[in-house]
Amino acid sequence: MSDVFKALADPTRREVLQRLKAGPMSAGRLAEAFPVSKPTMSAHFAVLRQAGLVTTQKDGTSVIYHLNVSVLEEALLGFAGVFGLGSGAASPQEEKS
Amino acid sequence: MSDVFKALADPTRREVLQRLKAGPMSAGRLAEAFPVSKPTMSAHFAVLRQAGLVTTQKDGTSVIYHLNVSVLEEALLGFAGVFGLGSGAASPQEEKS
DNA sequence: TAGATAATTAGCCAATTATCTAAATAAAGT
DNA sequence: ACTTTATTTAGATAATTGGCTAATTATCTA
Repeated sequence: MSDVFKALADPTRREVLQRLKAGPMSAGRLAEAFPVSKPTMSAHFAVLRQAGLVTTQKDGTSVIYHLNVSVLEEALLGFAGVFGLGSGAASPQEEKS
Repeated sequence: MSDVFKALADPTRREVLQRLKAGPMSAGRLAEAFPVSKPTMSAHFAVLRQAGLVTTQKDGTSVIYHLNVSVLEEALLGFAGVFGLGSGAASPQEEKS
């Protein structure tokens, strides 16, 4: 889970996830949207993949990236739940006094 | 907001927040719970303060740290909302096709 | 098979981060 | 005015990160 938060710490990577929300996209098209070199983007993708936030699928010479929402959900809402945030009934115990 | 995610990227800092959930605590008592030096913890506190995740209050020679839940909430649920996670009706537009 | 296209890996560098010890600051108590 | 206690700042260092260019790998097409 620490990998997920580490991945989310970078603004470029957070924006990659947001763009993937619209649907799967190739590394190249995704990279075009950012003002950094492709190898740099490739490194960001690797971090996201390592964290499980994205999955890949090959299509010819392209690599298609897919958002893995469930990992994002588990990390964000899971952690929020520890603090009683989110859906209200996040963690089993609430106001014990 | 990037500051918040940067702050959350470190496991020690996430645990500090979790401990503060139980209530305000002095830097010293908080630091005791972790296997690193006090100056190191002080640096972590500074990151959390910078991000707005904690606030401080002096009490004699001690500095009391308080959790600022609203900043945590805004960051976690705000970002989760972008992906349609959380309360379900997070962002105004949903399934447009 | 040669050439073009797409993506990653290799190798490098600068900046940041996490950590430490030692020193400085701040507030109380004696 | 000292001394103790609590915390932060200074200064150093090793590891990590984010960025680049150049080279490599993989796949397709002519």
